[in-house]
Amino acid sequence: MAMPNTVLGQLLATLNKQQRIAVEFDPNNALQVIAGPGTGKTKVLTSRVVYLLLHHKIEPKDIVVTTFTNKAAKEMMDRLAKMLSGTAIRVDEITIGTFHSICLRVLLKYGFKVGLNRGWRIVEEKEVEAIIHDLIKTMPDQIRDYANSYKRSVNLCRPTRNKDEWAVHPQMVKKEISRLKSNALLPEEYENDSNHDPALAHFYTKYQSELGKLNALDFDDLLMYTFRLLTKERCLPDIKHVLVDEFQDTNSIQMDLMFLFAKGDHHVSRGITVVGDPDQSIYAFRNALAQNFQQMQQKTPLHCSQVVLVENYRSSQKILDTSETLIQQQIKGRTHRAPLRAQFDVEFPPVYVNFPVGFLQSASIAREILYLKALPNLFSYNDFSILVRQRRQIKNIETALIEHRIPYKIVKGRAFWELKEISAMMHLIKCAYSDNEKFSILSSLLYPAKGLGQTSADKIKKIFEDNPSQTPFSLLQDIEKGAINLTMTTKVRSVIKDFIQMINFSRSFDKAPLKSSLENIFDTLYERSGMKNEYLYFDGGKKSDTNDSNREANYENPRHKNILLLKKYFLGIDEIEDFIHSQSDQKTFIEDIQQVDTNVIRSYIRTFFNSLSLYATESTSSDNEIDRTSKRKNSRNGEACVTISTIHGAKGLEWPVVFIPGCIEGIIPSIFSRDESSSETESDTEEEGTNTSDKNVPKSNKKSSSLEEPVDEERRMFFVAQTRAKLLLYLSSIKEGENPTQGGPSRFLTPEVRKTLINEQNALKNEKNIELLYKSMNKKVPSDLIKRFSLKKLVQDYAQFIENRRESMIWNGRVIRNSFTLDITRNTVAMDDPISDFTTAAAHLQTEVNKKPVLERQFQTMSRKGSTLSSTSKLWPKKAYAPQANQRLSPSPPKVHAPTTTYPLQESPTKKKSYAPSYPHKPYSTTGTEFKIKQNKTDNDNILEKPFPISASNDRASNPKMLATSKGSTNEAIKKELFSQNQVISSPKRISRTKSVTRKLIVSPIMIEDKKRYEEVKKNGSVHHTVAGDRTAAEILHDPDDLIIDNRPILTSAKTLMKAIKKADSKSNQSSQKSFSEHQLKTEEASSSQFDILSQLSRAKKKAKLNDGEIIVIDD
DNA sequence: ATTGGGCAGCGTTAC
DNA sequence: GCTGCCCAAT
Repeated sequence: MAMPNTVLGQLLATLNKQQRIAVEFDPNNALQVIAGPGTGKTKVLTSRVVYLLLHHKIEPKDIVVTTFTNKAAKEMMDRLAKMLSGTAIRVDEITIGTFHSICLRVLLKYGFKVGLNRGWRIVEEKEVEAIIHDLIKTMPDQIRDYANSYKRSVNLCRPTRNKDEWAVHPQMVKKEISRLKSNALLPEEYENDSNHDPALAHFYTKYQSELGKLNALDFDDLLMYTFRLLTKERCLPDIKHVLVDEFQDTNSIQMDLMFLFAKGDHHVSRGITVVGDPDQSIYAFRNALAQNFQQMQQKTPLHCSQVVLVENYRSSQKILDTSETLIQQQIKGRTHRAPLRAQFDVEFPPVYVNFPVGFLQSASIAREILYLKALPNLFSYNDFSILVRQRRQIKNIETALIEHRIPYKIVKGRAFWELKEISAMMHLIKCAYSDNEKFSILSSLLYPAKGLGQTSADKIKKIFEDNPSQTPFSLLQDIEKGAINLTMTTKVRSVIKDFIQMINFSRSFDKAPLKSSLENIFDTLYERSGMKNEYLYFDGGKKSDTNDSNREANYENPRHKNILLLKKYFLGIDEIEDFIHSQSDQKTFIEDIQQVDTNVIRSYIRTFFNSLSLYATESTSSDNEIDRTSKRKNSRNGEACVTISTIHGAKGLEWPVVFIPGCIEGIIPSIFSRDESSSETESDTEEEGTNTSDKNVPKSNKKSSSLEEPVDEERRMFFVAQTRAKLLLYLSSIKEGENPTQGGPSRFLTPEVRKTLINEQNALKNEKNIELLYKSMNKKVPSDLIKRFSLKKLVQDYAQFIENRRESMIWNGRVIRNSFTLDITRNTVAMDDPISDFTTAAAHLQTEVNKKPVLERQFQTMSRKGSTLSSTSKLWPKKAYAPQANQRLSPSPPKVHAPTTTYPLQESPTKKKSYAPSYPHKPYSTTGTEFKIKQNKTDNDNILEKPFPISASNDRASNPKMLATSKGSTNEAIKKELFSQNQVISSPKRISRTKSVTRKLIVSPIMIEDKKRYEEVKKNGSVHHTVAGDRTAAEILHDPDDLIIDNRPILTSAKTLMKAIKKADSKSNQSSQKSFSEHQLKTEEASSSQFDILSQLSRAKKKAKLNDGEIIVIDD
């Protein structure tokens, strides 16, 4: 009974002063918590909820918490459950969710009050695109002219792909419509606005009427209709407190909803707590306002206070110095900010490297990871992350990690439901439950290809559009019967007929129990659509050459497996309970549901779709499933992997070591921040004035948004990325010029920022620093391991690595060409792998030929691909027998057998200069004990001697309302808590369309029939490793300490690399050998770079060829 | 005339 | 991975 007090007491004891003020703040007023990165934002939020429940005795059902993602909602729920485990409080009664999901719940109950027809659904993003695309295609000429004219007040155009023309673009239209909706403006209201843009009004009106025809809402509608509902009628129950997480990412309609929620069913607003950080506002492209905090102060009917959290429990002071210097570049719009204070500091400032050429960047990151990982008992691969701005940056990094055999995962791969097979299946299901799905009917007719193409589809579509009074499905039946005149081939007619029969058949399962009905429907659609056949027998292979009759069903086909996963979800959602429950409030529905089975099925399916669009990350994305399995492995085998993520995807997460490659103009800041700026300012001027919800604000709103430069958002993005790092941070850029679109180091890397950076990792500079590194990670240098592992040697190797411009791995004083053979757990004993010691291709070949048993492993069962090998050897130029030989590209010119001039590497000073002119290389110092480096004011190195902690006098917080002055305790418990929170919970791989995602690396016994090929390859000189009997390839390829089942999406890269091979091959065929070799020997850099390319290519050749789920990894 | 396979080029960020 | 384009097959 006294539990609550204990719980509360313990809870409060873990908070620092500002946090405690926030948690205990008057629950009846408005509170803003400005929580910079790592300041315990989630902790404050959850603690406040607990405090409201336990201390103020607010009922759980009277509390609303909004989060930014559904994942965050779930985490919050879990955390609260844990914190309240000793009490009788029902956590699941708290309303926790994103604005969208909460609005969905509201509208399911009360939607009819704002005119929503029963059975409405949420449209998919793709469908939205298709609708707008059609609208653009059919727009009247005067609209097109207007949109292109100088009279326009909103820009809907974008440069077209090929030409220099500008044309109305779906994404722009969508964005502008979305903007109107986030101001809760209906089409007719917008048209009546004196400043409206006729073109936009046209599209908006048409678009909404299209949605109306489909009886569907888009994402923005969920918010807009809820807003209109709640302003009209207080239909929410008694809500006592509303809490909003990630407040900086909410847009204006969400803020209005927040106020409406807080009003509940009463007239006076109840308490509101918002938590967020304006500096981390990176969603302006979704109409989020960085100025939300100021706006809220103006709009709230309550007294509004602010608490600023300044104690950072995540990063070292050095990292915060860098990020703080960066964010202070933004002069406008930053008020009341105090610099964050770290709880610890280390002698390892963030590292910045400006690479001379692009390909070095990824490889050097991989090598850096290997050096750090080599330290015994210190880092797990889980401790590393690589954050990119754009998805396309991932490719190179992926390649490099594969090269170095570093396990990785990519956060937030493509959404599960966007996969082709999944969306196709969902279209079919939609057709089965509704006659009104013209988009889905057409998609289903087209895919999988059955003989009905775009032309016929367009004709059918025309008929749908010409007869809006009839449902698309009934029209299709008329077409098939000939009741509608349409010229078409017999083939097309039979396709339509089959489709109709399939749908009708799938609709006949309504007398069985729900679950088996659903299963029957699903199976029918999967089979009779032809998809099953396609995936099991054809997918991937060329249709033309699979006419052999001895095809076998491939149940391992990833698309097939995805379908099975979808089926599982389809049969097993538990939202159905909620759904029926919520429907029962609408009296009209309940009888239907109980009377007719078909309606139950339909309701179920509709709920399935709605939940799918909103809870995708939670229940539908591939993440969860795989995550669980990987976690199991994790605990068992210590599996771990490096995380690759976009910066957006990394929000809220943290890692001890973070790499941010591509800090270059055009990426950070993105080239898009330019385009935006022109259109943004253009449209902003008129658009902000249309805000109906508050006529007083627009002026300041307008002002602030013109203050808000698009580039500021990019800077904040960079800020977010940097503050993900706890201990070590690496920034890198690429010298200007290599790629014309890449303009050299980012403008954000100002001299001031660079002063906080150094260009090599201090942590590996000497043994003492390494010991400090262990300390910082709360680990001990393992005395037993250290016998086998020489820190001194590592320090030397690393220094040499730096001197060698990070071009290749140095281990035990030697250049390691193929790092994946490296045993990074040992460096005192000489490498037992002679392969890494070869100097010339010939020498290498020699070693390999002697290594007989090795060769025999390469032939995996290639049962169905009899021709695989011959084509492989075609790709392999005869003489390119040793791809590791760094001096050559195939076909090999004779000269290049000369060993490299440097072995072990020792580079000439001239070259060094030419390599990195802007960042002079600091000579490696053997006086290893000295780790306080004096600053040379002219270069980029940093002073490191400044002791931590920072004195209280630098507290610049000047918040007028509530000043956070406490220095904060360095409470270990808090620290621990914060360090352990927010662990990455994401997929170790994404479900990918590439079929070899699940690499079957089981190496099975050699096939004798392969002997001939074996001879052939032997002649060609492929080099292979010993593969022991039934071990998985992963076991062989990876450090035994990091055993994983290798399920990396390797083909993403391999496919790309295949293209590169073809290019390289055709190029080398064209150009004469002579000029080729000249080019290649031009510089030492070139030859070393070609090593990377070469080995990438050779590996890709093999991998790309050997796919189909029966991959053998032939690694040299 | 229609369809579908093959190929080359291009892609912000994401609820 | 999607789109536009060419070409071969119907």
